[in-house]
Amino acid sequence: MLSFFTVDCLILTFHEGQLKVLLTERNEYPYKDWWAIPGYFVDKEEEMEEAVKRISYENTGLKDIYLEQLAALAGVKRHPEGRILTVAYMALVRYEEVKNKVKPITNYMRQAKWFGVNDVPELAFDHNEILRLGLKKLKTNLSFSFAPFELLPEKFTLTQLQQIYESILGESLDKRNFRKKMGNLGYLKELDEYQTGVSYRAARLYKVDKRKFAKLFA
Amino acid sequence: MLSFFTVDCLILTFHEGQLKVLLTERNEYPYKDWWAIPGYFVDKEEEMEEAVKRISYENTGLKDIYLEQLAALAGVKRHPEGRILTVAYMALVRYEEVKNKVKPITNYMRQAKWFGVNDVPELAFDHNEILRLGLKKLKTNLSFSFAPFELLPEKFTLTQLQQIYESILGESLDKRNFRKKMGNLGYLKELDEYQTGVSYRAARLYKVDKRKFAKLFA
DNA sequence: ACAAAAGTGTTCGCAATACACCCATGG
DNA sequence: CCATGGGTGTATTGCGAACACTTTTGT
Repeated sequence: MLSFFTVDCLILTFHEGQLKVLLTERNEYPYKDWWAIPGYFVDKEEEMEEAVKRISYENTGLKDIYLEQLAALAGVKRHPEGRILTVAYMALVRYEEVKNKVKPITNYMRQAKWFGVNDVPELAFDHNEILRLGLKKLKTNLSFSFAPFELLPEKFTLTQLQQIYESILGESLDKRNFRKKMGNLGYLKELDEYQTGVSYRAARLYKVDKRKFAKLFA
Repeated sequence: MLSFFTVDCLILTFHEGQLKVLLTERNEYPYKDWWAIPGYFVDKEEEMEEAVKRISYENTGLKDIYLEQLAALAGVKRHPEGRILTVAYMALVRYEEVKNKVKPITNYMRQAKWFGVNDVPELAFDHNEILRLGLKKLKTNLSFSFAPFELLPEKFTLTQLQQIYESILGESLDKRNFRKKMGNLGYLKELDEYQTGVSYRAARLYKVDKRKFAKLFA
């Protein structure tokens, strides 16, 4: 009883004020030359959680990223060579930590590239749907999720944090209210450090207190 | 390229003041004679959403229930005859509407029976895990979900509604605050009808205004 | 001096919480 | 008349929302 299935890895980051998704250009049929979410077949004896780590690495060069299950898609016609079920995962990464590492290790993907989530072409298979599901989940869980801090460098400014909230929610927020709320939550640590290399007033940097954050949601 | 997988249907209801899950007794190996969440193989040319309707019906006799995807489980050792991926779905049903219909149509399940969610035996495969995931999801989404009303009869008392919240959250709530909040939400319609057949003061019945509810979450 | 973004307080209304007693009904 | 659950109000506190100007820095 053979059972083939794939995993796909929706990898998101935040850069230049917008959410971006990592796409790979396929070098293999079907959908050769199309952009797709990184993904491939799970080996017969391989745990799915291992497979998704291996495959995200092979497709994009990124290691040790935390992937969470998003959905299973199994449309009879989603794959031209016969029904192939896929389990989609989602990961959030810090742009600064990964920007120099993004490069496929396999040859079934030709290149990997970041696309703004609002600037994504028509993708292979049902991958546009996977992206849609991922963004929806991000938005739904935002108020009790660590997601914003997985997208930012360790030290960040409040404006960066606000931009993330705004990109995920798709609406703009009031600066003063936003800062008051973040302050009240009590898990942001104000540092005695400031932004560098900007041609205007440098903003203060902050860190998350992971202990306090975890306690709040325990 | 053959691709076998199953779907499992976590079906929950509310009765006698507690959440209950519908389990089936297997009449087929592996796990013959074990209790399990209703489920079976998806046909080769069958859409997964169709399969889950068909299979929930065959296993339990219940038709036209709304199933939502919960998770995919694919442990290499979850099935003794080789790795078989399963996609778990969840449905909520009204006890009054289904109590006389629960009966397997197939012969690979011997019987179907309601179990209190805190009184569930060790189940076949990884089905205890599926139950755990379902209850977690129910709890997480409770504040913006229609779930409580899918579990109750069309006309219900505020005490019943409160009991559902309490079962899902696993904590008791203050009666006055609960009623004030439900009133404020604005989608409950007070009826001029009362409970019957109780040996104490009969409680007023309520209905949900689905239009108003839908508007709030649009 | 100008451009660009940082940073900062108050008011108002509503929602969440804590808390205890009387009422209606059936047996 | 008793047992059982039904039903009700107030005070406090904290959060969400609306709203605009001054400060700092680099060029």
